[in-house]
Amino acid sequence: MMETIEPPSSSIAGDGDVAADIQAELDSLLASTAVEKTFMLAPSTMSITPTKSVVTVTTVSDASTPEPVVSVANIPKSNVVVSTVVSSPQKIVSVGDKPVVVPTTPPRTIAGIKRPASTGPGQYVTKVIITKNPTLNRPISNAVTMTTVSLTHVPSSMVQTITQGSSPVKLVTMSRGNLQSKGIVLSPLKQSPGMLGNKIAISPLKSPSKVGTQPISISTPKKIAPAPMPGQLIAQGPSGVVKATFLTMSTTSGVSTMTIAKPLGSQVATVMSGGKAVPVSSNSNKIQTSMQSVQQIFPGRKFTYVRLVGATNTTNTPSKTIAPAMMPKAIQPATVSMTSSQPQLIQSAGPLKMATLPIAPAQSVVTAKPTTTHIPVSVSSGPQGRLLMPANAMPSLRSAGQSPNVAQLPAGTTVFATTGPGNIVQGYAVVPAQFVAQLQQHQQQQQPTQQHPTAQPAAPNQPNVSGSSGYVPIVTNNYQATSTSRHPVNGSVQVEAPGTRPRKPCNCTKSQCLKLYCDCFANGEFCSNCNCTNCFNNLEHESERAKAIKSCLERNPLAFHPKIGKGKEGQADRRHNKGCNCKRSGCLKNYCECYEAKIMCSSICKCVGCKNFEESPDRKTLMHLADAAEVRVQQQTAAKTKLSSQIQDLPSKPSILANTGERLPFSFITSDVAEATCHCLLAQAEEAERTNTSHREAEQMILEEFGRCLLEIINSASKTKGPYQP
DNA sequence: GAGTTTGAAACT
DNA sequence: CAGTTTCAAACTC
Ligand SMILES: [Zn+2]
Ligand SMILES: [Zn+2]
Ligand SMILES: [Zn+2]
Ligand SMILES: [Zn+2]
Ligand SMILES: [Zn+2]
Ligand SMILES: [Zn+2]
Repeated sequence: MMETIEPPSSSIAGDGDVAADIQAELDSLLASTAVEKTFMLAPSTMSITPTKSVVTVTTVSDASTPEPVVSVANIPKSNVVVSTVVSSPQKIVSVGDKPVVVPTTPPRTIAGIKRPASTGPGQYVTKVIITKNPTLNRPISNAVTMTTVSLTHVPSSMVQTITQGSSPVKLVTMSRGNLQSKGIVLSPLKQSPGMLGNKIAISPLKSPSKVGTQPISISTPKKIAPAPMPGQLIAQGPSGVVKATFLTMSTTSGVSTMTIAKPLGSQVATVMSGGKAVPVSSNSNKIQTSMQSVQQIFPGRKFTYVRLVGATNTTNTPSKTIAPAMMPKAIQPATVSMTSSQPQLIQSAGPLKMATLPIAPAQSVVTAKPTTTHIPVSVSSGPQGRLLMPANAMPSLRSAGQSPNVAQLPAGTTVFATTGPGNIVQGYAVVPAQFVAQLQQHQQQQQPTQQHPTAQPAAPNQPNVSGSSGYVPIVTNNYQATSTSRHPVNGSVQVEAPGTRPRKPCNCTKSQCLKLYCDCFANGEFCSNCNCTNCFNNLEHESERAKAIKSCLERNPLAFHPKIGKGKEGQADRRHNKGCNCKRSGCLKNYCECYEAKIMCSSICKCVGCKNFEESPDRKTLMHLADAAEVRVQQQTAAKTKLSSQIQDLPSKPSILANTGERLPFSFITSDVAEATCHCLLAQAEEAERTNTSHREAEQMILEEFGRCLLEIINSASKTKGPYQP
């Protein structure tokens, strides 16, 4: 499978020169006069302050998206940084016979912002979608233009769209200023302010009357992308262009990793993304299969391994530099097609230095000497933006202030070329401690293996697989939906065991989980831990599944796109891409996809009797109740937890012991216990107040709560009954 | 848990 | 594209 992608020699460990080479390259990249273009996707938590970087992405349009659009969404809390450093200006890589980078195409205006949608509350999708350049536009059926790549994932991510105009770089779409807040900075060097004006504004939620401007979104970045298709990412800046070709994207669940081949010119393009990965296949055969399908579902919540190859050649013939020896199966960029059964790394001609930082366990550091540098990139993805990293990686990168020597970097280290402040130092991204810690935990569970970094887990959805692949998904417990307390996440959805991404199991019986009726399938995931019967949505039925996917796409090319476009955090900008058609639920029940996504209906909804609009009294009432309930639950839970813990370690002094040796009742009522009880009562009172409960009823509620607290105390006390034992 | 309701997806 | 059927989830009791 994935191993085939890697050059044979690259896997060899022990070449001491490689590290040096890598470092040299990095040094040159960082130190050179090169212009850095930084495209950063970073969670707000990261204090990255991008400066004048510009990201230019040229690309492509897939069938559904005519305009070249690049969308990037970031996920909160994810540490995703996409950066491109271009040192040599003039290079333009061409794909096929046409220069990809050239902005000669008329500026497409484009529309707008695309919002990657999240499939559901709490799920975010961060995607980088690159569509092919119009000039290169070709039928998808032609394998050649495989340029559509979507990286998706991450819930509540923002999406930015950049299009290229006639000027070198134009930033076409920016979402409203929230980029900064999210740590995403996209600033075109030469952007003309006016460009922004052309952007289509996204209309806010519809008013009750449903009047509003609708965004014309051409395509919405979706979770699904033709996944493992080779794609190209091109970043162009004043000084140069970087082209990256995605050769392979494999996915397991959770993380997307791209391996980037750095051109000799020292240009580096790094793209990270996280998102749902379409369960591709675990073995090479499967991979091939997925490659063949015109569109693969790109992952969503799974790990996606993407290998990017940055072509530096200025020549138009991208393919020429394929290094057979290194990459037996290399395919020329131009000819790369989705149909190619064997995903290969495509490299531009020219001697490229290839260094591989194996993701694999520690032992291997750098291996081959080929000219390409493979840098495992960890991507955060998933609803929460999980960071997936190579298992053994990175411990010590964090020392801030220093730019780690490349040679010193552990295998699997993520290297970002960015200049942002914060934890990113000199082009290196520092992984938050929490991730590292998690990583380490996984490492312990992991078996050191020499597997190729891109190895696919047999079962993408199965947690344990990741370990064998060398990548460890970093699972964070702090799963957070976009919704804040005001918009509680649907907690019931989380079904999976701790450490696993929350996912609701399906219960399909007649669809074989190969129709969009099945949420798993619709989300581009394999069924895992589901309750379905006769399920074909698994690796054992890959061919059927592939057919089904194809079928769905034929029916609706956007079938696997997120239904909910994502805007800023919160629901403000989120909108159902198709709108609902509710007739009887008033759009205030989960039957309604808008309501289910915690968003209001918009003008594109065709619902009847809709009550799901901003000013709707019914909606407000519901929200109110929901919030109150949530608050109450939280408070009570917290209070009880505290109460219990307090009781557990009640100070038992001799004086509180009866002659029998038992603690006397009063000894259980410590100040802490009393305080906790008061909290419970206050919470109850607040809730009553919130719900406009009558005074009388409020009193009753509070008294009942008091009763419950007393019971709690008594129960706790009874547990500690018996002779006092310190 | 069984049965009903609902609206998206699939089908015609 | 509209009308109907199918489907699995949401909801009710
Ligand atoms: Zn299913
Ligand atoms: Zn399932
Ligand atoms: Zn299933
Ligand atoms: Zn609705
Ligand atoms: Zn709606
Ligand atoms: Zn509605």
